[in-house]
Amino acid sequence: MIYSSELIKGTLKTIVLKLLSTHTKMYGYEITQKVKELTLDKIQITEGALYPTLHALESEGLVTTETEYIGKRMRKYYSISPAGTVKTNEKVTEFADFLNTMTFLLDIKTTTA
Amino acid sequence: MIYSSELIKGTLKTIVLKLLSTHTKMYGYEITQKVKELTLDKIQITEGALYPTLHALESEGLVTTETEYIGKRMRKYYSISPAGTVKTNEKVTEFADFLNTMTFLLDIKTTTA
DNA sequence: AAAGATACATAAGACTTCGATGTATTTGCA
DNA sequence: TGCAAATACATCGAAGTCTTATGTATCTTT
Repeated sequence: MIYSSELIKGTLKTIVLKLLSTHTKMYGYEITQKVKELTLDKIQITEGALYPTLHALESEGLVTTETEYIGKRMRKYYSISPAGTVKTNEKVTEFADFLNTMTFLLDIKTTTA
Repeated sequence: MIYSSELIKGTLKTIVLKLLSTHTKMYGYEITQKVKELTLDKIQITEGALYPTLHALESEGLVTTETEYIGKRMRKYYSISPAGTVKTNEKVTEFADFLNTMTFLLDIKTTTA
């Protein structure tokens, strides 16, 4: 199952920030693969969505970049900034609260893993 | 706290369908108030978002309508259709799954209420 | 040698929601 | 009694986000 695209809307930034705050540095393609892997293919981040998001995060000062070459192929690494760490916590907290609210609203039975 | 609007994106239809599947019939304004009340003001559905959504649900055959007059003021009631009930279950199930995935991905600590 | 994976990026279009605006009635309170 | 606030519908332009398509180029595997 792949989630309908509306669901993921609004969560992309949060996902990317969270990943970067737990991985010191990652490059774009790596992020798409990591999300795919961690979510068992349920969330597929397209490159058309990811790169604009990364650029936006950079221009907001939430991430920093450094470019590296593997052979002749470019690789652009992204790292979380101090402001990005703060923002990540805010976004994750807000999302957690939202999940609680929705669980109640939709009367979802939570399974204790 | 009111959730940033991106978060609600993609969940509006699900919320409306769920409410209608547990309330026999509701009218637009009532839905906005009910959501506000149930979520302790955290989710505010704007009328500019709700009415187009209700009209869309109707044209998809997921809800049926009946108009009533309270004095001179019109009230348009919406009720879930059989197809709507099926759709509601699908959407709620999908959201529940999404919730689990995101909880894992964002490493959210769940509180057992 | 070719296909598929890796790796970046942009851009037009679709879709959803917001915020503003509009009309009209009813209720509450000062 | 008069006026503000709440009730109740609705539309529309603008904004924001993501999809799909497209483009370039390198590396790996068969």
